[in-house]
Amino acid sequence: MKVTKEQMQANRRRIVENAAALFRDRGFDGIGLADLMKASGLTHGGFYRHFASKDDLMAEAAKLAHETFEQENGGKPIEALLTRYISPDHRDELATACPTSALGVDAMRQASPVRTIFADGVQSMIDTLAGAIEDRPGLADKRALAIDLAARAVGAIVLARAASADTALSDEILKTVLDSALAAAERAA
Amino acid sequence: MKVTKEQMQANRRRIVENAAALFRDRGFDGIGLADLMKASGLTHGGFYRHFASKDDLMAEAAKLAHETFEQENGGKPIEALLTRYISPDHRDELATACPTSALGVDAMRQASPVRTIFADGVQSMIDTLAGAIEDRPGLADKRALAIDLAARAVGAIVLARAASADTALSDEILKTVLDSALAAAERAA
DNA sequence: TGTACATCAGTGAACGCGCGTTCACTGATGTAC
DNA sequence: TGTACATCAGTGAACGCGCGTTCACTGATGTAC
Repeated sequence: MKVTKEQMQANRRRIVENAAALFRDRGFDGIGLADLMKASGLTHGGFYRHFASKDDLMAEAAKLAHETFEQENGGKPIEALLTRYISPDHRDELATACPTSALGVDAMRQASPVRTIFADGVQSMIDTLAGAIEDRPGLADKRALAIDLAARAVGAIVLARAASADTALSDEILKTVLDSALAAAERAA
Repeated sequence: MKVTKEQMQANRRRIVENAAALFRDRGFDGIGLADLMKASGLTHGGFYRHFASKDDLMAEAAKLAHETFEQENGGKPIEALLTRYISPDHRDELATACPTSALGVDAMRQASPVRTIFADGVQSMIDTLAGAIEDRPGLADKRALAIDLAARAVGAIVLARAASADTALSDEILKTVLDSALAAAERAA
């Protein structure tokens, strides 16, 4: 049965939002279209009224994930950004996590549209960090520092997730890298 | 037809080796048992003479991947380790890459045996880095430095892979993080 | 050492299942008059 | 504004396909005598 244009756009939006969460949580291959549509309160048959293919949705969901994650974190000072990113909560909550850390390597294995969106996402992440670092004499290359802090943050989260079966080790990694990243940001700011 | 014990063990070994490469290259869900057995010169039916399940092989392949990667890199000085790890070659050659960087986040989504092996792998990686850092007065916490360098290395590779659609950005990330990681290692050593 | 036979690694067909995708159909929406 | 009708978002059955897994079978291996 047909629904209003507004309802249809709301449905579409809901599908993309759920996909953005579920792809991060379970991986691109870890969630099927039928389950995804069910999570959105619809049946799987209507999927192709909205998207050309699963790949198409993957690209759109990846874009939304990057945008929302950036929005939620933009404008904050560098200390707040690092403290939030390099945390047990961020390690454990894959559905709302930074898409680069949750799906970044998997993105390399995907088709071109998805890969392009992730490349843009990385660029934005670096820009956001660079923008959060205060100017100061003695700070030669703000972008280089932003890239270095991004690498520490992403590396800490990926290592902590890979080590998640050993809680003590996983927590130690987050604590250690957060300390050194904050110190590096302080030193520069 | 039955084969000799030696042949059988050689076949089993070949399956695990191919799995260690193919899982890293395509992800745990990206390669099926039939293709894996074909790559090993066998048919899929014989798989269960060697392994209890795909999960079982995933655990064994992950273990071998961690061991061989560690062996290939152990004993080298810290500068060599970082230079090799944070490189375009390592970014591009997933089949022989560090399993933590290629499958670390995916490991968190797997069953307990696989997760335990990855936690051990992370611990070994940190030990290897710590062992490669020379003692020096003024270096308070060698393990903390090892963890920090591990995070930079893994983060650089994951960011570079996520950004691989933008070659210039991807290369910039590797170059920038390698410089700062080498400087940090120098400062301490 | 030679022979008879049990073992079992590997084969290939078959299993049920879930996947992405297609399609005939439904019925509320939204438009033409 | 009210009516007739074309549109099309959503439904649910069905498609072929590849997945992990099972199984009857084969025939070389390796053992018992």
